[in-house]
Amino acid sequence: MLSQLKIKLESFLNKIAKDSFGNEISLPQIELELPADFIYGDFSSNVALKSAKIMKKPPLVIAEGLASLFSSEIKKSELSEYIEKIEVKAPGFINFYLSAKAAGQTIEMLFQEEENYGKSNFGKKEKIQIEFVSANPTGPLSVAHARQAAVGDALANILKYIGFDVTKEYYVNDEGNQIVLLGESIKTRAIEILGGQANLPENGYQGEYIKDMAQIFISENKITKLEDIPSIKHEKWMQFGVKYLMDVIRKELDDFRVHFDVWSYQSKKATLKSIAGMVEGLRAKGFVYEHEGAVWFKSTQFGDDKDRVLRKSDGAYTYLTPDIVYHKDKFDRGFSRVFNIWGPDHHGYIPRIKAAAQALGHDHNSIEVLIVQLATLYKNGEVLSMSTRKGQYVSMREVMEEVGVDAARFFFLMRHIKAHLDFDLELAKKETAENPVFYIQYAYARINSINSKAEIASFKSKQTDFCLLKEEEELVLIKKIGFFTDILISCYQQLDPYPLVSYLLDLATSFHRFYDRYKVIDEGNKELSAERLALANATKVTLGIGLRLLGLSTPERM
RNA sequence: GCGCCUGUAGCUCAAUUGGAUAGAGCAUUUGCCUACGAAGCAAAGGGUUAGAGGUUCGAAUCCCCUCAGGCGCACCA
Repeated sequence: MLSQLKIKLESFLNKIAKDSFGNEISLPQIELELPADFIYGDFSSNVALKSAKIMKKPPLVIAEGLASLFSSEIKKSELSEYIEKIEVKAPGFINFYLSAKAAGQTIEMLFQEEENYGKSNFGKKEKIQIEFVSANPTGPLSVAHARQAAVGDALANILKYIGFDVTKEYYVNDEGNQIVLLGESIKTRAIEILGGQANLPENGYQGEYIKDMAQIFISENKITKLEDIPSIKHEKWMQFGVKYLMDVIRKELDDFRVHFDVWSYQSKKATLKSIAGMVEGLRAKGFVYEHEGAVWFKSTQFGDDKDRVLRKSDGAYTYLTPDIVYHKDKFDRGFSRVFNIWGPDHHGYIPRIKAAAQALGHDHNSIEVLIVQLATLYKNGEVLSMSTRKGQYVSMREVMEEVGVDAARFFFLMRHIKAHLDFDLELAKKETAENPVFYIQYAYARINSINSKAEIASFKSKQTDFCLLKEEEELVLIKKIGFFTDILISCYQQLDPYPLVSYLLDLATSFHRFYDRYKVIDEGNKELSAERLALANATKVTLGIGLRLLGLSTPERM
């Protein structure tokens, strides 16, 4: 409601400014912002400061002039009942103050929309894809994947909510050297189990899970002696490994409440035929050349540091080549933009994949790569090892089981994605105020508890007017609820769910403050109680929607 | 050596993308339960925004340099 009012007011002011000055001076576009403190009003414009130079007058003088112009025009318009007053403050801000009616209508609208509060068609059904996690099926998921999963899922939920047509996708690299190594690693362990001698290949997978897999392979295939091994084809080991580990990964993500719409397999997307087609397509456009027996992609033409090899001199394709085919496939499926969520170790790869998109005829911004920084796990003040060598990394499963899904997901979202994250396992497990996820859920549960009490005392919440809510804590709460839509849009603009996390913490704080200072259910004042009860429930609705968008539960009781 | 990211209170991080007195949590000190859930609230101290220069009405934010840390620089995936 307040978000819409802000947009309305902005265009109204711009029209007035244009009508009054349009021919003489081009004023900068008026954009309203939310002041840091409510003493500066509810909306604020810096247009006077910005235009001081063009108008050759001191900002305060301009601001006074504009303020009185705006004031008289607003009085004549339908906006008059929503704007209470306009003030000018040094060094030249024009501040707008909302009326009680604007606040009241905010809550009324929320109850009309209820569980759809804040939903919008901002995204205009634009078809976008978010590809995330996409870990190679060579082992269980790590903490790094867990953070990417939490981020990708939350972001997809938010974008969907504000009107984008979002597809969540996982790309399975089920071909290539790493899969060959996987197969050989399993085979090696199988030989050992059968009493034979074998060495893991260089860069083979050393984790304990490979031994478990070897054991399962042996019993599934009814292998009884060492002599059976040589007759088993390479492909069989590889296919078994991929299938087994994909089942593990799928289950882990499922338990983490992350569900993908589409699972794409490299082996299906990047066939020899589709690869040849893609390379020929680029060649026809002049982006491909031969050099020292290899086939190269002229990525420097699109800003990359150096050209990249598509096909090595030994005839094998590099990792990049099927990946280009996959991205071509994304665009062929009609996505106008694709978001890829990667770890920081892949950032060097961004220029070449963007170059590929451009070579394929798409815009530079058609691929957006979100780099999610790593999380360092702490336990009792000690850093847990993150080494991926020798399979000694902390797994997503361990974190999930140690602290629970809610706390894990919340902690992974608790910082901007570009910020390195310190994850304190002990803190995440605590069920106290220090733990921010409980702080938010506590506010939610508290409101529920008020509702039970209200029911017993047969208090009804009143969902119109709200003219009795005048205390600062009440108005602050109402206004924060009113700007929920704006927050979701900043998540889109920043491509980061973080603004919503920070908003929910803030909203919970405002509620606890309100709760602590005023009694919601007051026998002596039933009218006021009815409005406060409604305000509390408006908070509950907003908190609930926010928590669910982040993939967190909304406990009625704790 | 080159590129990307980061540097803000003792610690972990914010700061509406260039706005008003740089804010929270933890830790420290101190108040508030006969009370709708104290898993809560209120208050205090703590800052040359790594350092130097520049751009302008206005800089933590933009530009240049220096310093420190992380990551990446394959005919690997």
